[in-house]
Amino acid sequence: MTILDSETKATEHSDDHGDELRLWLRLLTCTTLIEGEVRRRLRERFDVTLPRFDLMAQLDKAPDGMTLSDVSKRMMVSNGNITGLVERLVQSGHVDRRTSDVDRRVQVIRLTKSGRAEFRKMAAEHETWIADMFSDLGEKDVRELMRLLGKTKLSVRKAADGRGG
Amino acid sequence: MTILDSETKATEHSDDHGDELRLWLRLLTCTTLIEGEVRRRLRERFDVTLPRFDLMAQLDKAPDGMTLSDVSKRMMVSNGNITGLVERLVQSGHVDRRTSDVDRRVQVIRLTKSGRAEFRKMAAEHETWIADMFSDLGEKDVRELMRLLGKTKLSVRKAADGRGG
DNA sequence: TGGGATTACTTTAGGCCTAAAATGAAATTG
DNA sequence: CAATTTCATTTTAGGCCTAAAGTAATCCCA
Repeated sequence: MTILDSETKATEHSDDHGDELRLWLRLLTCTTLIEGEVRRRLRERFDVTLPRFDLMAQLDKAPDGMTLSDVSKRMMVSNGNITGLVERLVQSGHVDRRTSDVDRRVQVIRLTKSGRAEFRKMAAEHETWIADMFSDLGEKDVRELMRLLGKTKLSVRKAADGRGG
Repeated sequence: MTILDSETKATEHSDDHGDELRLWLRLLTCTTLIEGEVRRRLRERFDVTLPRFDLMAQLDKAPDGMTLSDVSKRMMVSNGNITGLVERLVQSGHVDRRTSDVDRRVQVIRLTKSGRAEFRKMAAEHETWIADMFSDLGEKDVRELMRLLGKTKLSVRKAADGRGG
């Protein structure tokens, strides 16, 4: 707790957190911009929403299927949310859902053949969109951002776990 | 377009965008973590949601009030969304709403006295939460992140405006 | 001045999301 | 084995969000 600091105004007693707040707002702005653009393009090009794309991405990595609980944990969203999301993807023919033979509580979901093909197309374009949006950053910038965001992630987790995690 | 590159696998023909994709996922993770923690704490400490907090933050900066359209533009959300958000804040007594004298289409909203007092308390704590979450980053890290995210913001805007803005 | 734009806001239909309660199946335990 | 507990999922109530259509007030201009 610095009481006097010739470099700052006398009224600031060193618990000035303005820089961190501005950093947070800038981080949020970047994420919001990119996410909004991704949503817009997914809708425009493939008539699909981001949550559905994300769910299909999980299923694409699991050829043998996943249970709803698995999906819920991986996507870090509530169980009830997954129920509705899956229902809509089943309706649109992207996802196949069946009750497990060994445990009738469990629903196993998979991409359908056409769902997988559709997802692969979307994922390939999606990757170019992201690269395009970051294209003004050099390799060094990308590395440095990765490093600093990695550090940020650890810092946030520590703070979040400390209080009532 | 590099066709052969001794440093990478022969199957990668130099349009490998994996680094950018990983960067985007890390950026998203950081934002999601921080935002989730902020939501959790706002709810726990003040029984308020993040959208309501954000709206009150806009109103706190405008002592003479704002129209719904102003708020909508500043928060970058749809008009219809603001209607409902404001309605709930009026119900809870945080916000005062009245029809403009000069233009009966316009609704002018302001923080109530108690709404402002409540917001100031929330904002002060909020700022310490953010500082806490970034506390493992040094001053230099914060500056560098600000710089790189600034560059990112410009890059994204350029890419987004290019296609169909 | 009267009629067609424009503007400000609200409503509607529908998707996404959560916490908490409810349902039904499986596991455990006395 | 029956009662209890645990587990996976669904349902419910309610908030947030959008695009598009609807309502009213104001503006503009012939």
